[in-house]
Amino acid sequence: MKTSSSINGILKRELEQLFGQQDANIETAAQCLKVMSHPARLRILCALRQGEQTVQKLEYYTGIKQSTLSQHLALLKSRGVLVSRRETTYSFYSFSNDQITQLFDLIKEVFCT
Amino acid sequence: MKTSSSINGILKRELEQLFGQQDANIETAAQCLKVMSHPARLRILCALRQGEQTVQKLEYYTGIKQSTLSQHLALLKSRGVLVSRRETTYSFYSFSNDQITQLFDLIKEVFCT
DNA sequence: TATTTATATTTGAATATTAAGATATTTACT
DNA sequence: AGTAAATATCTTAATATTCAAATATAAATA
Repeated sequence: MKTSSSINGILKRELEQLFGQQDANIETAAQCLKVMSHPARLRILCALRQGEQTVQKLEYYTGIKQSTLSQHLALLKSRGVLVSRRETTYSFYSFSNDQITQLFDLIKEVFCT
Repeated sequence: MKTSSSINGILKRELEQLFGQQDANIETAAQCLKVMSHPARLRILCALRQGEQTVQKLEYYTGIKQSTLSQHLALLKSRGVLVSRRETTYSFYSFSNDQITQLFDLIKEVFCT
């Protein structure tokens, strides 16, 4: 194999620059995607697509047990996928921003059509 | 909590239909996303975005050790993200289809801009 | 045929993720 | 104050994932 400084006209320096700058992005993307790539959590996202929901309604919609659901929600929140607000005893969860929503929509488009 | 047959105007029957029909899709999506959501594999996809590459070039681009790389590639292939073709001793890997490419592009757009 | 090159597979130890029961917290209500 | 409802956290056992060394395979070439 060619071990010199250029492959396909791409210099090692350029590669390092390319990946060096994107390392953080790649880590972030991997973390965020990983948290979305679980059947239970995709279900949760499906249920939240129309708007914010309380935990109990998510429990009903998804059929996931309360403690498990709560853990999944905490994970999605900690990775920036969801946000939540408290209103008395209820927690309302929803998508955190438009980009995540857009990403979810494309996922749905790719896998559900 | 309300335990009757309707929440927010959505009947349990409708929910079952909704999720029942999408169960397979959700599983598929989760599997596919999961395999993409790993830093090493995202790097591989970055490197393959411009077109097919041999394993040795991917090794060079990504800095991942050969055996590890080969395992990641096998995984991506088994989940339908990549395809490969053999030419004498070389294996060329590439994206399997346009939808996956489109999904990858959006991921990049969301996390790298 | 022997050797080298490119890639794939096997194996094992370290680590991470998962689900669910038990328990804790927080607020509402009587 | 005492109880109930909604949600969160802790714990643990089962399972899955990860990396890399070692080994295997397959084709090219000396």
